Amino acid sequence: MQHATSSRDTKAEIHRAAVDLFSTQGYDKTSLREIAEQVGITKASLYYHYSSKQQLLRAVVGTFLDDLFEVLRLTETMEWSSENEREALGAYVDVVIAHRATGPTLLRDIAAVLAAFGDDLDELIARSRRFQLWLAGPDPTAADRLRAAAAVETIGAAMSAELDLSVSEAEIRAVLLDAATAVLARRGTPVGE
Amino acid sequence: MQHATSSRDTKAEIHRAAVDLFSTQGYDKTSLREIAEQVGITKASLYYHYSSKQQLLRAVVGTFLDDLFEVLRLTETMEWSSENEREALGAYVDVVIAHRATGPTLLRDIAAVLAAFGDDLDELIARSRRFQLWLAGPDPTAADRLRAAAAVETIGAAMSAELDLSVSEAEIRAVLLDAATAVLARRGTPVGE
DNA sequence: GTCTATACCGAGATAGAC
DNA sequence: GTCTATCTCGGTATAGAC
Repeated sequence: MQHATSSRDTKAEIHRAAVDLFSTQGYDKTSLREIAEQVGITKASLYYHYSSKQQLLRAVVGTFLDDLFEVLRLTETMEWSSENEREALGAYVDVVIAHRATGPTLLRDIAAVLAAFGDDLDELIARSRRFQLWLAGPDPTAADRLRAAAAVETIGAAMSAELDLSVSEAEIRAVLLDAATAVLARRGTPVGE
Repeated sequence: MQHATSSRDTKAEIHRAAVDLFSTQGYDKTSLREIAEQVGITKASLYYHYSSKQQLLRAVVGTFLDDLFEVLRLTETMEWSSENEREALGAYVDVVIAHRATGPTLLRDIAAVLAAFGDDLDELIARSRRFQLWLAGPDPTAADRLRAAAAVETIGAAMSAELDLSVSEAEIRAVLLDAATAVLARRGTPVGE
């Protein structure tokens, strides 16, 4: 049964090599020849396992987007309330923290990810928008919606920040949740000075 | 004097076409042939005006980065104080708002921008880091630094948000400044739950 | 000083032999 | 499953027309 095992291994090895090279060099700068070389096969052989370079990218960042999708879907069944808001934000932070290793790749190569997922991403984007609107609270002003957007951005700091510091995941979670809440607390405040 | 004027026009037209196509399609998916076509010249003719596709990208997002650089440089001469902090944040928001049209291109094609600016960007990144550290305030904890990162992210909402709404630039400025300040106000707070 | 014709190389992708 | 050979298209480079 060399064939079956070897096949599974090869596909897994390609995946590993892709995760590795994409995260260090970026998507564009990584060629299929390079990946094939690292695995020890030919460029053309890759195509037996993955039908395109984009499919390979999908395999790499797919789980992240799936989890994100799940969280956003969850909030759509919730009425807005401050407790639910806290729960939703918490779930969101959890996903971002859990995947923050693949995060940089995702952030740096958004263009490629957008291209790779195409229309599949439209629904995720739509849900993100609805999530932001939900976060803006009942009867939001334009300023409130901007605040909601800012609150979400806040959470993204988990990826971009240098997290080599001595901060536990629990601490990151607490700090960012607190930050997002602080921004949202400004809702309803009159704009101006 | 057709030559001189035609030359300047051509270069400007290439620039315009690039801004246009990059922002709608993204950097990678826009080919030089496509740009040349839109201008009405040959692919090779582009080469006379811009020595590479990367140089064209530099021309497009360059002023944004220059302005950002200038703001970050400015803050380095300042002692930290809450008034100075407010001023620095204000200047930062102003730059982001002023360039928010080219912002999406910058955000989506970071990978390409990083490649195009290469080492030139290292200093900007270093300054950004110092800015964040400065924002964290005197004797910051790790949590405070995370808060500073989150505050900066907040301001980025000016780009990613759908700004077709009826929000004036002054309003955006006020809201985001307020949001960033709210996040920073949590500095020193013990991390709990 | 401005542009075209043309060639080059490396990329992703496909067809078909083994 | 994996290979070789081949195709197309992208960015790049140069020689030379006007």
